Amino acid sequence: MSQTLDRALQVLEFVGERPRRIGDIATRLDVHHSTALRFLHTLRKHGFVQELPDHSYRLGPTMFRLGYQALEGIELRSVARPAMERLRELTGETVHLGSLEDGSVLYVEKVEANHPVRMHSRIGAVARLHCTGVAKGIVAFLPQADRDELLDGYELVRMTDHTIVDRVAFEEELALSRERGYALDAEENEPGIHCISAPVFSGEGRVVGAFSVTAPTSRVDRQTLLGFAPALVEATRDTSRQLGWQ
Amino acid sequence: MSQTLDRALQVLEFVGERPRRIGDIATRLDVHHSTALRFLHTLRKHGFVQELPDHSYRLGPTMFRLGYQALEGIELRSVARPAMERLRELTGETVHLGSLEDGSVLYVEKVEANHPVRMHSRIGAVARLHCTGVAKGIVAFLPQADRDELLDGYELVRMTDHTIVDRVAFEEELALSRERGYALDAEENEPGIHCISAPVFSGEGRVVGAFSVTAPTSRVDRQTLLGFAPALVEATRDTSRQLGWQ
DNA sequence: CAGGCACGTTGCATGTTACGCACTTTGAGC
DNA sequence: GCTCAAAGTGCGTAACATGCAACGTGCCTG
Repeated sequence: MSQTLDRALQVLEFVGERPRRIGDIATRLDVHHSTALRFLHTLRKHGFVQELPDHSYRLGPTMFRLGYQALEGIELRSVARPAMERLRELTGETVHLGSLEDGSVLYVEKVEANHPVRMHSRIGAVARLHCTGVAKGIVAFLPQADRDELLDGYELVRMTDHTIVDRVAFEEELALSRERGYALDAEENEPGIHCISAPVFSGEGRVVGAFSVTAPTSRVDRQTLLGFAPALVEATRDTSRQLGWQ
Repeated sequence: MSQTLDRALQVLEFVGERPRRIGDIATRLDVHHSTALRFLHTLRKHGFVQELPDHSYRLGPTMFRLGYQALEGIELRSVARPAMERLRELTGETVHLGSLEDGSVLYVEKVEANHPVRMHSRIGAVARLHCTGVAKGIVAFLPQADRDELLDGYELVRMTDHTIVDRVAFEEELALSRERGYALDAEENEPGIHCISAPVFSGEGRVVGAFSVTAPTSRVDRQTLLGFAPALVEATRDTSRQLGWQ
């Protein structure tokens, strides 16, 4: 392991939260300010950070580019897109694709609803494992050992009045999801937004992603949302088969 | 400057192109494989890379998250969104927002057309300075010195039969854009796709971004596209005024 | 306007740690 | 089972990352 690199990566994460001054970074790393400066200068040379007029630093163009390249490297996106578009046409609602990426679930693709009120783009964002549709649609279908490892030390944080924060209740919810073949986010992550989601499997039979159909409760009641389940499950199966699943 | 960090950042860029093996990375950096291994292990510990089953490495969840955070840190996106949506309603076509980020122009927001044939998502991507609407809409309105610096050593690469690759002709095109108040990408970046774009100015009178209206030539002819210019210019002015421009 | 202060920047000496080497382990293919 | 390529480990040393001291810059206040 490399101590210097360890420190530099901490700088990137710290600067990613909001713009930071050299002194803030030196304090955070517990190093001399000239050391912090050298990190920032090297990071800036490669475009990982950029300096603002007030001498604070925020993430720079290389971070954008690599974030984009990271997404472009996910083949599941292009494989899934046709089925996602068909699902959007059938439901009229926004369809998200979540992908399991080394211990995180990420939103990696979105096909938007044709309605004036749309979902804010969140491609690239991490999905909370316990209260978002796509994450539950993946976690529920992982092998027990993988699920235990993923949830080890994971804290179930209350996001709304409906969030499931009890570990036992959460495990029961996941078991129910497996029985049904799809998962439900019943306003657990965001008030007024609910969704259902189903897993996508690879040729080796491992869950690698999930589709969700997301809508505001003001427009789509729960019964209608649940009525989308057969189309959702069919779309994910189509995609799974394209990945070699059977 | 830090040599260790310099090398590690080269690893991230190299791995961002496509998955890489330890030996490939060692060769690329001209270091011993055990050195490359140590870099990868430190990067993996922080989630900047992830290891695939075949022992190659690609970018990991932290890169996604930081890419997302980088985008979320751009305030222009939220300021611009209402005007972009109005412009989309007026034109019926996809509206992109480009932002000038430390020597690069990036696509940072998109409001999609209501048509079955849509543009593939490219938020986070770098826009080519010489042949994309949003980039031309920014470059044309930079002060001369800034423009010269941005274009210093920049190579005008032919993307289509229409791409302007002659520096003198390109400068004339930019001058024409300034006269008109908007720029045009006439199938210069991608065959069958054209767009117009106009700049957004900050309170200090500096160009900080641009809106573009993008459409396939099969659906929107050039005359119709140019007919969108007044609405486009009005939308960018609205946004500029919100940023304090006058 | 001048002085003080906070912060950014530069150059140097040193000791910490990054590095290459030699060796071992692992996994895939035959 | 054997072979080979690649990943992984531990060690000694010198290269380079680090903190320090000093300097430069810009802003604020009296």
